[in-house]
Amino acid sequence: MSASISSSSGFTRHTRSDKTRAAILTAAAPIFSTNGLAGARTEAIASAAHVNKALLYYYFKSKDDLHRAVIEEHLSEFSRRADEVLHAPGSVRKTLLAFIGMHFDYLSGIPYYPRLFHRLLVSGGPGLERIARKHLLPVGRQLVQQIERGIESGELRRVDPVQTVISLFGLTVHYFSAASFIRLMSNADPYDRKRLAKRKKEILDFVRFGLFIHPEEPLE
Amino acid sequence: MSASISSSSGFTRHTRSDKTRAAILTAAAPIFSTNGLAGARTEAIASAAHVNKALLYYYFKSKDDLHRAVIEEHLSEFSRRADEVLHAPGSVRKTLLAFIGMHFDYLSGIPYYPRLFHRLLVSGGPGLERIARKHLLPVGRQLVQQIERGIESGELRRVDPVQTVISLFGLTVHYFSAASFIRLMSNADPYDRKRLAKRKKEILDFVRFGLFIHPEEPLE
DNA sequence: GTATATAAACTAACCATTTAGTTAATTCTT
DNA sequence: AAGAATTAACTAAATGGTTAGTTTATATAC
Repeated sequence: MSASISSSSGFTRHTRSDKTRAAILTAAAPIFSTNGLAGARTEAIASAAHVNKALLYYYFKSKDDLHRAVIEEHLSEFSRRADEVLHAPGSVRKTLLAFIGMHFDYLSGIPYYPRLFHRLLVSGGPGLERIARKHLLPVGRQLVQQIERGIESGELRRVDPVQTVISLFGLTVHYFSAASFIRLMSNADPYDRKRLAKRKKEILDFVRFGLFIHPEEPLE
Repeated sequence: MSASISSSSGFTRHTRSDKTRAAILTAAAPIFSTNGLAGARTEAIASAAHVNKALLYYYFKSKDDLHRAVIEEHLSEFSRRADEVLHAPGSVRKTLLAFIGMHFDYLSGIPYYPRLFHRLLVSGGPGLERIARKHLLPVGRQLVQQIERGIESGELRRVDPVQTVISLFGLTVHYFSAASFIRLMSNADPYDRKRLAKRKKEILDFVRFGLFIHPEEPLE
């Protein structure tokens, strides 16, 4: 097994191996997402990645391991972006709204992500719990801190911070989770540019009015 | 195959067949929910229902058909309850908050439901779409109407009604979808009585402040 | 005597995983 | 720099366990 070498001078050398591994992960994600762990066919993943089926086992211990890797891949990227937003300076208002915007945009770009994400939340298992603990928990804690800060400073209503984090996720994620139902209800593509913009605005408004003491104040 | 006879005089005669069928559906629900369609074992379902495996095929065409039936069972019950709430007289405020309360309580009672429900939203397929169209769409439309009514009467902010329906579902559903993560984050049972009550209150508050022009007004 | 059930053996297909080997790239030797 | 040695990347084809669905034979209830 090759080691993918990350030079310490700040850039990554992409070996052939890295590319193949990435190709497998990329191909596997939507397949796991639509079919579930048990429903996904290794053959289908291999052929989508244009590699031999056995290569999956060259790079990953098992189908299960590949599944975990796919989820972790996406979650760590999300957590990276979240950290960026949550550690930037600015008012609680600005930070929270920026986080929601980032989260929404991230999900907009990866239609299959909510299904994958949902499986993580729902199916549990020790491997997945480890991943959630590592990537999701810190983001949650950061958000709770921001909300606490906002309550102290009088920007926010006296909400329960943990509950509020759940609400923020719910508002953002559900649009994408329910995309197929939305298509049914509104007879239009939920991933259409304009609809996405509309939804994003609607979430931000809902949050402003739902959480902030002075909803109408401008940003900053 | 027997016909389960529902007398037209308003009550259902429970034949032995009905009971067995119901037992299978009840046993199958949590198994499909945890393992997915492909991951669920027919053998496991049969033994959980205390019936012979062959009996599954006596009552249902296939595993797929059973899966559909399980989802429809729950969805039609939800839609029945929703209709009750949404057609009762009262202000938009009262009706919307009652709907949310009903939805929340319904989900509280069936821990495995969100996973099942999520599969419906996510995996599509013509069979499932039919079910969504039949049971979910009317509820959605009713909610949209109520929200439109609320905007006209000045009770509600000028929100987009469809988006708002999505938000209401998101707020309610996500708590249960993310239950395992909530357990992680707060180190407590999300299905505990007190936590449920707290969450419900938090949702209702969020909605009151987020949607209503005069959040603080008493109910009715 | 028809609908509802059980038990248990069966099968046909499926599918994750392994094996045994090939090809491509890199390093080592002289 | 030629070629030998070594390792990494990859493949085609089998293996072997699993499992949805069937069948056959038998039993009991209504």
